[in-house]
Amino acid sequence: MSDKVRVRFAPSPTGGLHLGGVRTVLFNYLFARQHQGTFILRIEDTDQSRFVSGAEEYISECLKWCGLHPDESPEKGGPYGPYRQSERKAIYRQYAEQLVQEGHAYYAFDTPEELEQKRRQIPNFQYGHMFRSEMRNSTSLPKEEVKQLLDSGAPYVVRIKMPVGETISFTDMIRGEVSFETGLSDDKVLLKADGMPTYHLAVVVDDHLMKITHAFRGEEWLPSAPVHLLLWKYLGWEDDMPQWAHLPLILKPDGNGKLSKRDGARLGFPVYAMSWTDPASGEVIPGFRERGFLPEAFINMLAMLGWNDGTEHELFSLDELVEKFSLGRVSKAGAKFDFEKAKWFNTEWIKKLEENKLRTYVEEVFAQNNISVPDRDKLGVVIGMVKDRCHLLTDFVLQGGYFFKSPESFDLDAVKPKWTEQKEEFFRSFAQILLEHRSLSSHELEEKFKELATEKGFKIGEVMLPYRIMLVGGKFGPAVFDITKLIGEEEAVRRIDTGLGAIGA
RNA sequence: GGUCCAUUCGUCUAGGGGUGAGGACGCAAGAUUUUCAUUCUUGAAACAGGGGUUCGAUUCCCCUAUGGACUACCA
Repeated sequence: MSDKVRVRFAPSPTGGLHLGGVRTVLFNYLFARQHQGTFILRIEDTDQSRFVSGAEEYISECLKWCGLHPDESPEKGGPYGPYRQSERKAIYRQYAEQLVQEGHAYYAFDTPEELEQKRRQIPNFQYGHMFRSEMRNSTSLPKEEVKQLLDSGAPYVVRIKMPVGETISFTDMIRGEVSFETGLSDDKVLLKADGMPTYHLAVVVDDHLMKITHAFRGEEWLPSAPVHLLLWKYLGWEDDMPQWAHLPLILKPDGNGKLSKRDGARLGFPVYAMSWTDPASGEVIPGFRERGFLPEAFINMLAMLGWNDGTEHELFSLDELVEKFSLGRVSKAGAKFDFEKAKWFNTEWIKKLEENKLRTYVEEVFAQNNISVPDRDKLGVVIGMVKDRCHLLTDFVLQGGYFFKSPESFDLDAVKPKWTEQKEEFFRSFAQILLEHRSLSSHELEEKFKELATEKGFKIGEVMLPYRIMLVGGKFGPAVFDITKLIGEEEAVRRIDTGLGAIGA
């Protein structure tokens, strides 16, 4: 085995990219970068019946958004390609045959119908040493019959022959020593009737051929680990086997079980990294990106779901994570996903992110909401003024949009009942002041406003709130006179006019 | 059912034979802010249960309970 660390993320392109998947990518990435290793994206598309068009491109796009760029991938190529298992189809059969020749695997001719029937007949049916001899395969059938079946082109699969009574154990980088009794697992299919390998064969062969040194995957794979271990051994590659790390699962916030996209829909939060449109149904499943998350925050949040650096720090950039990450500090138990905490990470990152980057993100969101920004500098000022009240990028539309676009509606509930002719007069006078004193600072303007209010016999609050609502549309936002200066006196007067109209109506 | 894995505040977690069991999110109260947020202060809130080992266990061991994953010609 070469010393150089090589890791891979190996998703199946069947739909949206789940949060847990992104975390697996992240841990792969962190580990690779930390060891100056190579991070590979390999597409596991061996199930042709589950092929979904666009899913692979979508996955690449997600990785790009997260800033987790692979060194080798279908898109980018590399010395160990192809990186799409469907394009490697021809490679797998020889290994399956080798296994059969050496007695570690066998041909099985049972049809799906026969298997289904067997499962109905026998409650806990497993295609393994218990029932192997009752089935139609090359261990139970006479040699001639097997030959004849093979020659006649009868469909068959290759199954691994799981031994009985062997204890197989390995050291998982996260959970330590794990052991299994081999006879308990069934004889997994290695090569399907269509000639494609199953996951079990494909991971082992490809991990070997691609010289993978460390294999990260979800905990759901733990039960099939003995099959993979055996395959490494039978294929004669035991010495090159990667070190395994089975990551804890991300669980539903309520109840129990793995987090699924259905939970997101039910509880009102995204589960996928980016929104995914099902090409068949047209259904759109929302993503963190579209919900207004910064990739920096998304990544940070994911890293902290099951890992910590042992201090009380929670905010880490990707570079800091690369530096601090260690598998030994990954927890063993699954973690329930908490959307409130996820939002908190985003809030913190909005405050923390470098001004220019944040501005670029906000510009995108504005563009999507038809808010045009002629002046980038002004946007910078606006962001500085409002970012403390934004938790998601999309909040900037409401919190900052009115600097570039007059409010479309007014929240008048608190104003209308107490409205008087005198107040209208007050605002007419104030509008005059605005037009006549354009050089006043925000502070001086405030003084003028207060003077006028006192003169007309109002308490400041009585006219301040209506003014705010005329400017921004609602009861929110930074200091009103700062807003006035930024949008300009003329625009402020226009808003007073329309505001007065709306109140009078 | 079987196998494997796990178990500290509601949630994410730190800790580790003697601690006031720490932090964060969320929640509650208060202060600041003539709006809304931000910020600050304070508070409530946890070692699943039972046996050992030990002078002493939340910590080490065993059992139980609970939860989860897996049990496809899907990954």
